[in-house]
Amino acid sequence: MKSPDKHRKIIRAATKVFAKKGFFNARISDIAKEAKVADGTIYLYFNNKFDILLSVFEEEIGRLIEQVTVLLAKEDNPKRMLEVFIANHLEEMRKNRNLAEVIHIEMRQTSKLIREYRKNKFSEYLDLIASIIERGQQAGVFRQDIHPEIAKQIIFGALDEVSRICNLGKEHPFTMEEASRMITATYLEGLLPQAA
Amino acid sequence: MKSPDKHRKIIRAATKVFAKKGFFNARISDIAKEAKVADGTIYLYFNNKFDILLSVFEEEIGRLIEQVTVLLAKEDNPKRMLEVFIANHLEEMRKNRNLAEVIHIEMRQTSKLIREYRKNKFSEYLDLIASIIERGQQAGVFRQDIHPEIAKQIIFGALDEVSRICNLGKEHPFTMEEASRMITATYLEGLLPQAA
DNA sequence: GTTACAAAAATGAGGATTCATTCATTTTTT
DNA sequence: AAAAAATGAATGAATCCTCATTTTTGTAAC
Repeated sequence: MKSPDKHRKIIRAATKVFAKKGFFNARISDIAKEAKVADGTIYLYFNNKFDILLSVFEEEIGRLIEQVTVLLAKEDNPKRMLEVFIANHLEEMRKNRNLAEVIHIEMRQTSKLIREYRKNKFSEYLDLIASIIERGQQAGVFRQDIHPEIAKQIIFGALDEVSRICNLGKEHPFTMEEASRMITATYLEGLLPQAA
Repeated sequence: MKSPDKHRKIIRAATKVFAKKGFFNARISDIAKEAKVADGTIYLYFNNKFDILLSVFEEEIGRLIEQVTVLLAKEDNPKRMLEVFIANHLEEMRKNRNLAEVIHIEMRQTSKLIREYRKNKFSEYLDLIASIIERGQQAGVFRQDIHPEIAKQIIFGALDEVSRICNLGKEHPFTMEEASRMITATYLEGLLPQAA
């Protein structure tokens, strides 16, 4: 029986290598070496290089969804839920830089296949944001004139860019916590002073 | 004299091809064909494939900076300036899908070289956002507790994601104008109802 | 415990292909 | 007619993936 262990080992290795070199610059032999298996072994577990990339999403992002879903279930104040989502996302990206890199870089590849895929799997994650917004609007605690679909895009876009910069280098002047607070504040209360 | 005409023609073609296929899937022969020159001709104007990509930024983003700088110079209300920046960015991305694609996709490549480059050239564009925020804070019309550096990231992140989705397909339910309004509103006034 | 052996899993060298780049030649310009 | 520009076929490096072979695992008999 092909061990599920090895499957995971290869995914882990691939995540690391893709993060470091990007999908196209990553060689199968790099992944094989990182996973400590032979090049050919990889093809016992995956159809091709692209299939490895898809599996990285399947596995890693799936986990992300499960985790934040559990956290969100504990809250019922939409404001608070948004805070939780933002904080959790940034914290996870901080803890798992490799995954963060893979999301940043590889999600943008033009490949039709990834786009298809993204519609299915990654959207699920983004839709969590939209449903928080919707809920907040229904409860009357969020303004009605911002469409949840746009809100989900601008919030994810912001999170993605911030975590990209934070993971990029040392010279970033903020911790994820500070960033998290400022993003939440900006979205909830805006840039204008509350006095106004 | 090597004509600057041809230089531009190749850049245009490269922008188109990179947008369609992504940097790594784009073949030099694709660019050559699109530009209607021979493969070898490209190497009279550029050192290598990567150099073409850099030149695309240099040229296209440089133009973007110039343009929005002119627009911003006409305003002196920071709120209004932010509106102008947001609207202009989305409008330009709508008008020039190819450039938009190249920004989305290629700016994220892991390549050290692009990262270096981005620090220099693209940052200039983003810094425009930071300086608007700063100015607003000095004038007391923006709240003080959001750092301009974070603000520039979350605003650009949002713009980038929204234009990415808008350019992706037909099924997007918003025009750039609507998106522009909602983004501006969200950033300025936040998600909470003004009554609160 | 140990031997036998078949099936499963793993190996990694190399075949085949794909392009980026070069350069000898041709075409255009001055 | 010399110089500059352009050409595109040929080169060669890179690497995905295959597959013939080796190693490991599982099991059954003794």
